[in-house]
Amino acid sequence: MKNPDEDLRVRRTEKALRNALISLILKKGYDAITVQDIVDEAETSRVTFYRHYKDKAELLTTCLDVVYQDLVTHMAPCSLIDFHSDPPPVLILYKYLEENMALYQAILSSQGSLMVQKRIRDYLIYVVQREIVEAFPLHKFPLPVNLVALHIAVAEMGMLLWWLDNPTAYSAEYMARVSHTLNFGGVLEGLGVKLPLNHHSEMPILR
Amino acid sequence: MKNPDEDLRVRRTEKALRNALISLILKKGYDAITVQDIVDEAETSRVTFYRHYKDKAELLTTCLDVVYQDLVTHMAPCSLIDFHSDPPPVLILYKYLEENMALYQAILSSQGSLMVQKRIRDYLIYVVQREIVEAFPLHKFPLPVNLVALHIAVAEMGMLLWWLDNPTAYSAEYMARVSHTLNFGGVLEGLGVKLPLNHHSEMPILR
DNA sequence: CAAAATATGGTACACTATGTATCATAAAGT
DNA sequence: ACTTTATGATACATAGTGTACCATATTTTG
Repeated sequence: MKNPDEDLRVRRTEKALRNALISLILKKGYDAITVQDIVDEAETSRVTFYRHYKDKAELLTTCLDVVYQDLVTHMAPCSLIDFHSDPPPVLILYKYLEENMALYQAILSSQGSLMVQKRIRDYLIYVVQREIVEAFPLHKFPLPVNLVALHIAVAEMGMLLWWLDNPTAYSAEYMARVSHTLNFGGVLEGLGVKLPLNHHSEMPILR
Repeated sequence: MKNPDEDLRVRRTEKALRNALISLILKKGYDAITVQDIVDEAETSRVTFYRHYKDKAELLTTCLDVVYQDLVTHMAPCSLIDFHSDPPPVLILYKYLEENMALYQAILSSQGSLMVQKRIRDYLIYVVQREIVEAFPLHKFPLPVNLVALHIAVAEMGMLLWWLDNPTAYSAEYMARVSHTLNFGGVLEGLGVKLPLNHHSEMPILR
């Protein structure tokens, strides 16, 4: 046999272990889980576990890969910077998270949350930046595009994460709309104040 | 003796334990640290450790309290929504983080990072919201003020956190200025595009 | 289908770290 | 000076980790 990953048994046990970890995270939180718990849930043995993963953290990493891929798949079709579309494109993300609320609340509170957060953030930055340069070809930007993309990404994401902590505060639709409005209209629009913003005209800026 | 916290010995050992944990986090990261490591560094005994803290996590919590308080103290004098001031008020935060780069990089990558992040986020939301309503008394806002404050807070914070990961990309001054510009001018200003944004006039929105 | 290859499960073991109990001593507080 | 109490040393029970070995079951391959 060339590749051991092709073995039915391997795929089966690894999948069982991943599923076991996820459901245990939902049940009792990552920290409280032992390898014994995982293999009990997966109906396999501790020895087998260690044949596949160095430790609990390594299994978590692969789980997060799977979840991350799922998330990326679901957000692929939505153009985040299409600021004319109604409903706002980010609504797709809110809806997807709403459907998998428990999972993402658990994942984003787990050990590996930082890693996932950064991966999602960096993916968002990448996507947004690509969309911007595609939408404005040949345009000369006054600010570095990656920083603008960063700003959009972290703002959208920050509001999403806050919403996961406070899911009953507002509906997904409302959150998406407000998020979109503030990003593209700016805070002052959101506050409904019109000022003589002459400092904006001589804005940016060298470093 | 009324309060055991007043005992010199108690204050001394607790401080030594906190300092030990912090320097160990900087040296080898939170996860790899054992209680034995901590008491070795603090030059005390394991038994003493357990008389003060339930476990490593509890000590971390108190450390984070201290760090958090320090951070709050340093950002207290800066009004985040003063959008005319130059340099932008958030520069104070960037400067403070720059001085304590190693510490905050370590802290915000540690176990308790999520907790700290949320506390900082919520504190920022609180501060920004208070500033907004003070700056615009009697004003009728088209969007919920707490969401506007949330947006500002997570955007500023997201850019700060990204900068901690990429400290050499831009200077503190530049980051602060861009962050400020995008928040208050909005992304479209940052991109230097003027559109017939008529959809903004009929913007918000009921839920 | 048979044979070779290999993943699994059971048991046992060494090791590390945790958390607690006890008691003599040192260092605070009064 | 006297009392209170925090500390440190030792010892111990417990839990969890990671590995070794071997018989068995299952899958792949020819």
